Amino acid sequence: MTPQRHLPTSRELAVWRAYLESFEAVRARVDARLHRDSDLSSGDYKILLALSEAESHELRSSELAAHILWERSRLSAHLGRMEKRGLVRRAPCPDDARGAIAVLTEAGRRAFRDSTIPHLEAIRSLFVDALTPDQLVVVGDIATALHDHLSTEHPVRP
Amino acid sequence: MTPQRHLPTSRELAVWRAYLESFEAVRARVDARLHRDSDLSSGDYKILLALSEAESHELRSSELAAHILWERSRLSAHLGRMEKRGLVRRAPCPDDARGAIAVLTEAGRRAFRDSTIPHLEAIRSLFVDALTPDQLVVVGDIATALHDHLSTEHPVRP
DNA sequence: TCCATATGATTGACATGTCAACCACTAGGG
DNA sequence: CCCTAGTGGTTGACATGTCAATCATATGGA
Repeated sequence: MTPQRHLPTSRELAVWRAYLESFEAVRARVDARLHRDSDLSSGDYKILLALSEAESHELRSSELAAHILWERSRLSAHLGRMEKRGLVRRAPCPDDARGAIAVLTEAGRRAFRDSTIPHLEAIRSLFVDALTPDQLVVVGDIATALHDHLSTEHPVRP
Repeated sequence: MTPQRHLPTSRELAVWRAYLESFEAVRARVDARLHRDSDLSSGDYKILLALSEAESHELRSSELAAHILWERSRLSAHLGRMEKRGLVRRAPCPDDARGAIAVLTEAGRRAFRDSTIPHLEAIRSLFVDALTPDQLVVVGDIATALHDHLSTEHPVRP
């Protein structure tokens, strides 16, 4: 709470850099496997997952964006690309003429279904298998601590 | 070592997702502050840091790429943008007529110098302060474990 | 009803990332 | 010396990300 500002020690900085690098590396490897095995990006997968879990395999654009924590413009562009590839289609929203509904196509359902097992195996083999069960629990705690810290502290100043 | 394949449990998967999300959130926040405070992206910072630490504030392109673990094409494009903004300039390499040397300009030195303290403060306030000292040590261990696992296991198959 | 304002979604301009193709030059064997 | 293979770097095509502006519609008072 003191306004006294101090800088991270070189030890703390080294941890930050190791954290950055290891995370980037793991994520890149998981994404590369998903792309190679299923020709899907992590964004594609995230959207297919959300739609697959949704009622009737469809979601209002803004709800989908909120669910996966994406900006609407980002989602709009991504849905455009996925629509071109036949994974989703967009339908007008009956309740609200402004709205759009993203609907999973049959090809989208199939792509998601076929990608799931290899993707989960990649997560296990590249992430879960790298850590002891204890470490895995701690990672969960740390993720929670980081998340809570961001939520309660240090908002982005306008 | 058994070829028996299994999928992550829902607990393990939840840790993976929490890890992904918290990491993305912290990184986005740190990057946003760097951009707001110093008008630099994390890529700009990485390059400025590497050049600042180098002999004569300059590096052969390929050495720079190797140092920061970037593909050459990625570095080439990024240097092009930074050159346009006056942060670096490119000089021909005397030893090897194919080569290019990236040199920090005076503006680049100044931009890096002015950005460092606020950036380190952001890392402290958004990352270091979120964790207990014990947790910070564990993050380091986990980063090491992930890195080693990737290096020794599961190469990307061709 | 009518209008001011808010909301849902798309678009455009640009930064950033990957990948493959390309070009210029180097290097090493004949 | 010459030719071929490799290396260093750039480029082009495209996917992905941010942000601000725009457009149509909705909504809640005057």
